[in-house]
Amino acid sequence: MTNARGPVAVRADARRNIAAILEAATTCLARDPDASINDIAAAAGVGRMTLYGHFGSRGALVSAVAGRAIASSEEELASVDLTGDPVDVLTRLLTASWTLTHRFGALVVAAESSLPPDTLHDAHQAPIKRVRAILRRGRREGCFRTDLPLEWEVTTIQSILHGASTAVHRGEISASLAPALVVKTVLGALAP
Amino acid sequence: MTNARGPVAVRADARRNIAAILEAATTCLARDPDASINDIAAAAGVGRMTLYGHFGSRGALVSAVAGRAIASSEEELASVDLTGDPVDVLTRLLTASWTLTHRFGALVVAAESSLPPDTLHDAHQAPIKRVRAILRRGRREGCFRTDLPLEWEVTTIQSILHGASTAVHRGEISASLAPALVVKTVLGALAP
DNA sequence: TACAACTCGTACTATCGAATACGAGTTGAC
DNA sequence: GTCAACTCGTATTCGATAGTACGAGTTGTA
Repeated sequence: MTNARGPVAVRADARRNIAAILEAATTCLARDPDASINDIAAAAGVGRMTLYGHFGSRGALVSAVAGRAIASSEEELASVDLTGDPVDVLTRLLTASWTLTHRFGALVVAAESSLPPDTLHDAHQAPIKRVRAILRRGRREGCFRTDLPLEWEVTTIQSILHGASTAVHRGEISASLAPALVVKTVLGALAP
Repeated sequence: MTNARGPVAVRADARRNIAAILEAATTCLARDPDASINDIAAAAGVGRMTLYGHFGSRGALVSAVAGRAIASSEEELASVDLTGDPVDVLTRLLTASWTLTHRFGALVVAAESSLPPDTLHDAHQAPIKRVRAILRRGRREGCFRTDLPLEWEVTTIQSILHGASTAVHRGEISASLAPALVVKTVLGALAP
């Protein structure tokens, strides 16, 4: 990307294609972690060779997509207000998590075989830490039940989020209704 | 399988191998719906060609395994007492469902591409019908909340069962503890 | 307008898993 | 003990997908 006059800017159409590829790869991989390069290129509206021009391999593409997802998740979750009534905090956290779960879905699975395990593990634990923390505080303040292992409760929350996402994909419930259902259900399951 | 003297019995070693293959295929496919014929044959302790000798194709094997699973599930669930306090009934139903979910896990996914959609759909709806029925009765009798769509509650139950199964597979919780956790969590989520 | 950056089709290699063909060796049942 | 039933290795075909090579055509940008 350099010539005699110095570094050359990335052409606008290339930038557009890269964005389209990342976007298409995100939705394709979130739906099916085994989606083929062919499918992704087609979904992005570019030729397969164009995709390979920007991402040398499947792994490179998956890493890029996962990196974006991780960054965007972190940003989203960092903006959640963690102070105040634990029930309200958990509600906010669940609503934000719902969006992320539904948007990125099975992407984690795709990333498992392309990203360094540590990176992925850390990225996956970061949002969970917040949930764990508010659960603990809520228990201390008497808002949540204490007769179940905390780790199990975290697993349950993830299961419900994931179930809601696939239910929406199957058209069983509307995407706009989902977050409220998740919140009501989880709060019911955690009530003392 | 016939000769001049009439039908010939299946040889004992063949019967043993068929049983081993079905068993191995069940556990392999429940863990990974994309398990290869090679893996399954190895897990069964037979050569790949022996497997093909008994099951003409991957589809035939998956169908056989799924058929067994469906029959065994039906039998198990049919033995559940559906009378009495809805909370007790749901507890029994969840305990039985847990066993099945954990044993057959991702088998449904493997069957999706091999079994006629109708068969699979019916087999999957049969256990759900029982849950739906007891949820409805429990609502009428005031045991369960009524502010969530019934279909969503069914989805939630499936999600929790599935989540518990994978958690056990990952070693996060013990298999003996799981059913109690599932029951407590689901009852909490459905409480009025 | 000139040129590098970019697009993208075609064709090729490599790998993997399913499935078939062949055939030699083993073994259970009568 | 005989023989069909059965086991199972090797080789091969087939289809899907990742990735490479080449090159002709297009287009953004200076």
